[in-house]
Amino acid sequence: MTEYHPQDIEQKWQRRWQETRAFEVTEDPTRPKFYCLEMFAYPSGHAHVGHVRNYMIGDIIARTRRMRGYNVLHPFGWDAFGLPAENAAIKNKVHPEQWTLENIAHMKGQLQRLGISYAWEREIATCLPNYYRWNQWLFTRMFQRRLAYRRRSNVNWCESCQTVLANEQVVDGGCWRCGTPVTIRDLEQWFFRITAYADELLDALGSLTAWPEKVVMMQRNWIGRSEGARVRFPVVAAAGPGESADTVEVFTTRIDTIFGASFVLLAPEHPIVDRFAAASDAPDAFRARVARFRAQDRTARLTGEIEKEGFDTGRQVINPFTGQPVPVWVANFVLGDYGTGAVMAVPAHDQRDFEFARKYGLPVTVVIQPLDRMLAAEALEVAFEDEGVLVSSATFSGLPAHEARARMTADAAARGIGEGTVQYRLKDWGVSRQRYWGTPIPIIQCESCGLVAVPDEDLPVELPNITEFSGRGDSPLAYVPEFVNVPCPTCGRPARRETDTMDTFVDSSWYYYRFCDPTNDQLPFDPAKVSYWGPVDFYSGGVEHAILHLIYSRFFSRVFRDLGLVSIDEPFSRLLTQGMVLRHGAVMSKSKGNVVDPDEMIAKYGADALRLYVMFVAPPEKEVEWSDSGLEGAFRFLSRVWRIVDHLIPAIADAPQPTGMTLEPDERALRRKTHDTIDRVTRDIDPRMHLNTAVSTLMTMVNELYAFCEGQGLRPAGRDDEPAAVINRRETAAVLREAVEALVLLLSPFTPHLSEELWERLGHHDGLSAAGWLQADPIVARAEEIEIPVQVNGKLRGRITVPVDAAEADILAAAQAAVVSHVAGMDVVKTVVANRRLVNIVVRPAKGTL
RNA sequence: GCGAAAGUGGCGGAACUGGCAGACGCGCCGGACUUAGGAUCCGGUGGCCGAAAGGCCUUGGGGGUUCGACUCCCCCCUUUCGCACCA
Repeated sequence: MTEYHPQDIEQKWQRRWQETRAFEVTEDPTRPKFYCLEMFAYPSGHAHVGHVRNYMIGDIIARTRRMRGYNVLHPFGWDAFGLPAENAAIKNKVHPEQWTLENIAHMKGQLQRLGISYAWEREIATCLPNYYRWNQWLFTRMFQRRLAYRRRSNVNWCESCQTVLANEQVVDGGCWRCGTPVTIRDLEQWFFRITAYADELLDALGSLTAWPEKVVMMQRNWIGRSEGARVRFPVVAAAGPGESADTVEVFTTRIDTIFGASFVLLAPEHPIVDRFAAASDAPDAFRARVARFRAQDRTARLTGEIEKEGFDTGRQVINPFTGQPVPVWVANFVLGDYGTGAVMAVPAHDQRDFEFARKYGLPVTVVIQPLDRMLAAEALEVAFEDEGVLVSSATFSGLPAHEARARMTADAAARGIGEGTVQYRLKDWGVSRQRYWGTPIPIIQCESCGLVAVPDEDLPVELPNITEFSGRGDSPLAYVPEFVNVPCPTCGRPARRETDTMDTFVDSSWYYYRFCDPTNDQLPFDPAKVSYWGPVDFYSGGVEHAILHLIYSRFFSRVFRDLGLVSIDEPFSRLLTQGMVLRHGAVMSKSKGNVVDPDEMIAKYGADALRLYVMFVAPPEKEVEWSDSGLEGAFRFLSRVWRIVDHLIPAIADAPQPTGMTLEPDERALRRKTHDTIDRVTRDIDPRMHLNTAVSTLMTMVNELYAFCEGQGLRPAGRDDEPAAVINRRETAAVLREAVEALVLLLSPFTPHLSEELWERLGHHDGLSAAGWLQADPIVARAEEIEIPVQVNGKLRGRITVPVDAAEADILAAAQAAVVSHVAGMDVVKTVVANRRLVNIVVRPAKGTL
């Protein structure tokens, strides 16, 4: 017998897959397609097992679908632009491109050594001009449609990364990448108008039934739709001329409480604040207070508790519903970039307003009464924020709050003082980055023509090769005169190129379509190809992308749709967010020194054992703790498979199919196990994706196979000089061959190298891909007898074995006989035969025995 | 604070539609084979009582629905994650 040496067979099969381009695909309308995708990788250097778990999961799904006859697209690529490359360049004097390409080469080798079945001929890297030129192409289209626009604005700034961050990239007030507290800068920036799709992105979440609810919820919260009204409060004129036309517009979701609006609060950033300051008695003091609040903004506000503060502007506005003047204050907790930057304060019905009013002695008016008690403003301890009935609200008094909202909104509109509106938390996506290693923004600024898109024939705008990466916070490209100074494409006069580069999330927002047609040099992709492959049927990656990448991708897929290149809305049909791999209780990271290098494990146990272990240890969505002994267990299992298959092969390789043979009971039992295993493993892998139980089912089958062989005197002893098994009975050989072949095929998505090798040794020379998946025969899988537990008063008291088609009455009779001692002297109150799976006899003490 | 998910042996986990709790693996214990075993094969392994047969308890805690609850409902505890002044 031969021993299991994974390293030899793994290299053999990896070479063969490469030589035969085993996973290459083309469009084939005669077969059902399946697009299986794992989030592509940032080429950081070395992949650890936490990274590769995701690729293993996708590979199980891809390989299974392939064997089931689907035309499977399973590509991989590199999210290759980004800051780490540039930082490494500054630190180590290596060009970002060199650093990136070297990392890609290493990581590609790691994935190939794991036997992931990628269509490598479709590999893409976003840092190459043949990819990023299509970012630029799309940018110019978005520019023409005003979906890309430039404006000066307060943006999030990371001091450490020296660049702008999108709102989605600010986590707990810090940079998503390095955690440095975010500061605010006022810069000219490019934005993508994702808000134009806010409603659609929100509504379509309902169609994502195969996404984790958690991700859907996070996106819903992120988009943050709220329905309400804008209402204009006219400013009571001060001495200054021309001011009488001013109004303060507020956004409220509770217009029904407007009769209780006893003051108005402005964000420190609100434009009218400067005018109020200028017109005030002490403009400098006024401005100083505003400046203090603005400085608190974000960092202080987002990271910790900040005291609610405000000051009186000394000005008043008219509440357009009461007609009464109310004071205007500036408050540090009112956000300048949400709604209108101004709110009407209703202290009786909003807790923040209530606290503010108490702190500064501002009036509180109750205008909503609950149904079960009577509120008095003086006795109020907390704001009443629930629904109720309006009081002290002129003609609206007596209306339920929800009805009042509709009527009062209509009233405001009729009077021209406001209107119903929808407000989103989602903001436009800021994409300008003041760094080198990204896609140049294809815009030229001309003094006479303004902002001009680079024409298609001049694309790509290639990133110039530079050697100085300032890291100072201005764009390195601005120091390259031959890049900056160009003629205007429209008028030909000297003009300046935009020197910012695009957020790398642009790259990853549409790569899944590029895989469908990765070398197209006329378009980002051929619409016909995307129409064949799209949408992605199975997409997996980390939950950390729940709002960043996944919301941007949903946005971009709609932009492509509206450009007429794609006909579907949603790019990803089914989403799986895989759990992380921990070691010593922490996420693996180089800095913590707790990474597990897949190559080390492959050298010791083989890629198949590593794959099997990672899939077996827990369901894909769950976090797992790395365990060396678990991996050893997987290796032991594969050795066990190898040993018995290797032992049996000479005796079964030529055996016929067992169909139609007259079998002994133990042979029938083995066939039953085989077909039951086929059925369960198939369902567990797809659709259930309980990959861990698929493995455990295969383990029980191997145990059964050993037990069967033990009974037949066929068990391998595990000695080197052991002769192969000899089987005289044709039926035994037949059922064993069927069992062994099923085992090898069912294991193959998990352990492709071992399976290919054993499959070949079983006499098949055209590879697993030609083998196809298995179909369980339900008649064979059906048990002849079933064991039924018998309960008395819900407690297990015995078991009976009956023919599988026994009548219910016979089951009951047998059950009663089996538990006679527990039922003696009792009255049977009720009997339940549950779906032929369990019997419960309900008894109570017989009358007269007490 | 708001929202969501989860809580099962020493450990990872299983239990599909309310029907035998603890599959499978790790670890541990024992046996066989062996000069030897950290290889291999076989067996045991939730807790308590018992020599055994068997009995009792057991899915975070408490209540409820049901013939029957890990599963459904209510309350509480814990953990993890998300949101966190969004008017």
